[in-house]
Amino acid sequence: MAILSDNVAERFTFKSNTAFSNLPDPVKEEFLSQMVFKQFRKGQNIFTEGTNPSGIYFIKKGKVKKYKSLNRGKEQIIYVCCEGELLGYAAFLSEEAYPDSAASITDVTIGFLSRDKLVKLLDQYDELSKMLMKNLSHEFGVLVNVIAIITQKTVRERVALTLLILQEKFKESINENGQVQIVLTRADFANMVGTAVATLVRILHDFKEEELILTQGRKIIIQNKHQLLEIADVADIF
Amino acid sequence: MAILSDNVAERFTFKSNTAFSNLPDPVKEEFLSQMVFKQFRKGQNIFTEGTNPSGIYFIKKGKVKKYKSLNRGKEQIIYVCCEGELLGYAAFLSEEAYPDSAASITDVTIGFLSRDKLVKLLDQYDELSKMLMKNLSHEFGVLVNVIAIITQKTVRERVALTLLILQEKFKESINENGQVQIVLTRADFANMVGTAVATLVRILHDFKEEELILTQGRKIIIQNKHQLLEIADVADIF
DNA sequence: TTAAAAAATTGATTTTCGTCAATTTTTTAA
DNA sequence: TTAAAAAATTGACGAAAATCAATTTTTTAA
Repeated sequence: MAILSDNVAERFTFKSNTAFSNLPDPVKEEFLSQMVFKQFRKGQNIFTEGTNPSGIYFIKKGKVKKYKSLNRGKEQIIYVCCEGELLGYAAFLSEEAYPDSAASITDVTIGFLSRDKLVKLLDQYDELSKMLMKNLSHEFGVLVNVIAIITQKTVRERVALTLLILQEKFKESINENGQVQIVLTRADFANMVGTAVATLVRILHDFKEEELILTQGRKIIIQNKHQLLEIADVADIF
Repeated sequence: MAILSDNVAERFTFKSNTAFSNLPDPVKEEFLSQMVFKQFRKGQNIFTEGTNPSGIYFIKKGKVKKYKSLNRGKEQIIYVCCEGELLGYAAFLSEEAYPDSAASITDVTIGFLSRDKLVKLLDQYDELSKMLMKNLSHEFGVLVNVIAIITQKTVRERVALTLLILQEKFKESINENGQVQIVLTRADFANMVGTAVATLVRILHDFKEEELILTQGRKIIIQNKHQLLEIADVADIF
C-alpha cells in the first residue's frame, strides 16, 4: 500500500529537485552562485507562453504553476513546481518558445540564470548536462502518464488522484495537528484536474461526506488516503 | 493559412526525423551502421510499458503507435511515429521503465541500437547527445500542447485537429488521384483522440455530410483543410 | 476467391459533466 | 478590524459524449 502510493507520487512528480540536489557540490555551488534571485508575490507571472527563453529559472522558495491559457480565460495547469525545481529549461534546450506560462501560486523566491552563463556551465560540467537530460526524460514520462489519466479517467477519479499528488506537493505545509494542509484555490485545483470549478466543488463535497477529506475554508486535509487511492484506480497506470 | 496549418503540424509533431537527418553524415552513418534491423508485421509489439529499455529504436520504414494501456482493454495513443523517428530514447535516458508501449500499425522495419553501443556513440559524438536533448525538449512541448487540447477542446474539435495531424503523417501515402490517404483503424483513431469509437464514427459521418472529408472504407481523404482548421479552433494554443 | 473474422456503422438510452446564476462564505487589503 | 472583493457553494438545466447492442460492411487469410 505504501509502496503503491509512493509509486503514484513518482509517476506524477517531476523530480528536478532531487536531480539537482544530487549534483556534485562544486557544480551546485557554481550554479547557484551565478544566479540572480528575485522575489515574486503570489499570482505574479514569471514567463509567458509564446515568448523565447533567455535563461532558466530555479525555485528557491514557494510554488509555481505551469499552465497553458486557452479560449475565454480558461487555463490548463500542466504541473505545479515546488522548491528546488528547475523551470523553463526544456524550452531553453529546444531553442523554441515556451509552450506554457509560469506564475507563482505562493510568494516565491526565484533564481534566474542567463543563457550565456548556462551555456558556459553546460560546457564546463558534463554532469550538469547529463542531469538536465535525465530529468527531462523523466518529466516526459510524467506527461505521458498525465495524458493517459486525463483521457481515460472520470473527473471523480482524477480529483482523487490530484488530491494524492497535491498531498505530496504540500507535505511540508503542516498544521498544528501535524496534518498536511493542501492550500490552493478551487480554480487552480479545477485547472489541474481539467474540469469546471462547480464540478470540482461537488466532488470535494462528496469526498467530505464520505469522510475522505476535511476542509477548512480553502484548506484541504486528507483523511483516508487508502480509499482515495482506490477511487483513483491507478493500478493500471503502472 | 498555410502558415497556421504548418504551425499546427509543428506544434503537434515530434521531429526526431528532421533532427536525426540534420546530424553530420559521418555520425549518421556510424549510428545506422551499428544498428541491427528487424522486420515487424502490422500489429506487433515493439516494447512494453513497465519494462526496462536495453537500447533505442529507429523506424526505418512504416509507422508505430506509442500508447498506454488502461483498464478493460482501453488504450490511449500518445503519439504516432513515422519513418525516420527515434523510439524509446526518453526512457533510455531517464534510466526508467518505459512509460508507454510501442506497436507497429503498418509493416515496419525497425533498427535497434543496444545500450553499450549507444553509450559509446554518445561519448564519442557530442552532436548526438545534443540532438537527443534538443529533440526531447521539443517533444516535451508537444505533449504540453496535447494535454491542453485534450482537456479544453470538445471531441469534435479534437477529431478535426487529429485529421490535420494525420494528414501530415500520411503525406507520402498518395492515391492514384494524388490525394493523401489516411489509413488506420477507427479504434486507433479514436484512441488518438481519446474518445469512443462510436463517437468518432458519428463525427466523421458529420464531417462527410459537411463535405470536409471523403471516406473509402477505412481510408479518409481530407477535402477541406481550411474548414477543419476552423473547427479545430487552435488559434488559442499558440 | 471466398468464408470467417474483424471492424465500422447506427440507434436507443443513460450518464457525466459543463454552464449559468443566485447566494453564502472566505479572503484580502486598507 | 472591517468593508469590499474574491472565491466557494449549490441548484437547475442542457449538451456532450459514453455505453450497449444489433446490423452491415470491410478486411483478412486460408
